[in-house]
Amino acid sequence: MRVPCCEHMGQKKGPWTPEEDQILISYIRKYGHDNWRALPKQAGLLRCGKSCRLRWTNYLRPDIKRGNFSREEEENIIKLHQILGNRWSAIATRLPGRTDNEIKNFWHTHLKKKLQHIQLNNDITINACTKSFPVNLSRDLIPQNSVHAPMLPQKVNENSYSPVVKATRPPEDDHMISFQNAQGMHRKHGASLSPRDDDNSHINEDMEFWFNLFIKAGDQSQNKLEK
DNA sequence: AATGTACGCAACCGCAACGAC
DNA sequence: CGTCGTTGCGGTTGCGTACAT
Repeated sequence: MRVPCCEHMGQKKGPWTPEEDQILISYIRKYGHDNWRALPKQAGLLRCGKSCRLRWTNYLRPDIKRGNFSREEEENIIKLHQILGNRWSAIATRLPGRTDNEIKNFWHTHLKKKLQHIQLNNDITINACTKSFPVNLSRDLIPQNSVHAPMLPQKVNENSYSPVVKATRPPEDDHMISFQNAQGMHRKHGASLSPRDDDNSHINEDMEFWFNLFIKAGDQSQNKLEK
């Protein structure tokens, strides 16, 4: 039976003090954070590793953008949520400077209500996928056959992927969208969905939008992780 | 001014995934 | 292949503050 990390005697819980923050920041600057479990002890903090990791990733990390969400960010969250569902960390990788926790909170406190309100007036259609995937909120935003992924219109010929594909959550990679063709084969991002592919002259602005939003952003975050 | 209520956000909890052994 | 330790994720909680009465 494993003991939950915060149940160790003498470990502090609750809000972090500025002093604790400072200790954590300076320790990570010096030594990094290879081992969260060992970190608090080495840094001289009376916290569990989990708490330190959370504090760092959600609050102290230098690349965090604080303050209100812009309209663009808001729209992106809505769009991403349609595709990814409650996968906040996946959404966060596509919103530079925002944390999963922040997005999750923002969703629950602002956007959820907003969408519910819109759903009440179910004749309202928005350009959810911004430009050309008009989505009726009351109908299309409700997840269908997967946990959270709404079906998008499909049109597939066997040699090419439709720009309109079904986003699924492939078991092999939690952080990347994979696209499924009519045969149900998964392809990881970048395959023939790239607007630069020879056979993809049909890919319109929308695909470029999605490409930018998911694939490029995804690659950036992936590169970041690999560094 | 005092009290009650609603809201927003930081932090916690439990679980699953993953890697090492 | 199973076990254990660690990390990351999503759901939930609870505190502080703003607002209403």
